[in-house]
Amino acid sequence: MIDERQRRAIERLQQFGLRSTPQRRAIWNVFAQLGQGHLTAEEVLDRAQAELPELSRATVYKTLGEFVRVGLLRTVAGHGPLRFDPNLDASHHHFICERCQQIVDVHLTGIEQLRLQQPGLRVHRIRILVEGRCAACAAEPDA
Amino acid sequence: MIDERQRRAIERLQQFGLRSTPQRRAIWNVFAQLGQGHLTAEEVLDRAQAELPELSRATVYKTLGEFVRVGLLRTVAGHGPLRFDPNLDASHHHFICERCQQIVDVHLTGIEQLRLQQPGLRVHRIRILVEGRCAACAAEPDA
DNA sequence: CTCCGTGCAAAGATTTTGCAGGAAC
DNA sequence: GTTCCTGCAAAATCTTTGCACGGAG
Repeated sequence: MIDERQRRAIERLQQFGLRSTPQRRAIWNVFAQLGQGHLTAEEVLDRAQAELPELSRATVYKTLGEFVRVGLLRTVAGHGPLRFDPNLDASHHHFICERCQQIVDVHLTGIEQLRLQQPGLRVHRIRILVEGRCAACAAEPDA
Repeated sequence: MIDERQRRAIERLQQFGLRSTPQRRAIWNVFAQLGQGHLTAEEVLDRAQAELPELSRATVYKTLGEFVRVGLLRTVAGHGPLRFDPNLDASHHHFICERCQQIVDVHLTGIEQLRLQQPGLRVHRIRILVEGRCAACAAEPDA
């Protein structure tokens, strides 16, 4: 069970050309058991230390940077610290609730019809951030 | 000429319900003479100090926050520090060159056709960040 | 006159870096 | 054995805050 999890972590890291270390496995396992989510470096540190208490903050930052570089994670910039997203589905985007600040993955149709009105720009990726109120907060009265 | 500029700054601040102070006028004037652009707080400080050398960093941060709150500026989050955009055109979005990091305003058609596939979310705004290579950097060999 | 904005300095939050020892392959 | 990773501590970067004074309305 646990061994199975570690085996999968090792495999995943190697798929992306990374050496397998206890630190990297612990960090990867945080995301593997998370499913959908968007964690800050600090949150990753907290959770990964459950598996590996001596893990350091510097290693978390360096490792998250590596994971992004090789394509194992993507970043989500909003307010506050950078967040990391294990969902690699190229067609997903993000919704952020302006009241509770929660971020959720969303899918949008119609993206293929988007056309840039400026010539000369080579497009590699489109990031869409939808802002509004989540279901729970939409029911609330205030600002 | 200069008086005319200050008169316009005062008018603009009052339109948005803000008291007119030398600091706020100097900061507004930075954006007024900028046209299109996306400045960091530090860049705003540097430029505004040309008009008002004793302007402090804390005031710049507080004032930019106020300007955003009342709708005189919008923010652009990317890599690095937050940037501030005086372009209030609701239909404009941003292109960032992944090589030189320059941000330019862009227009996109087809945004009205975008549809969220999740129910229960109340949408207030959509921010689109297009990533790629600008014309100059597209000609370069690569990273 | 009252309230709000400003400046200073300090603190807080987030992220990066240099380097020595140790682990991965 | 070679290369790369890790941890520590320090620093760099970016932003916020508390408070006393002074200016705006």
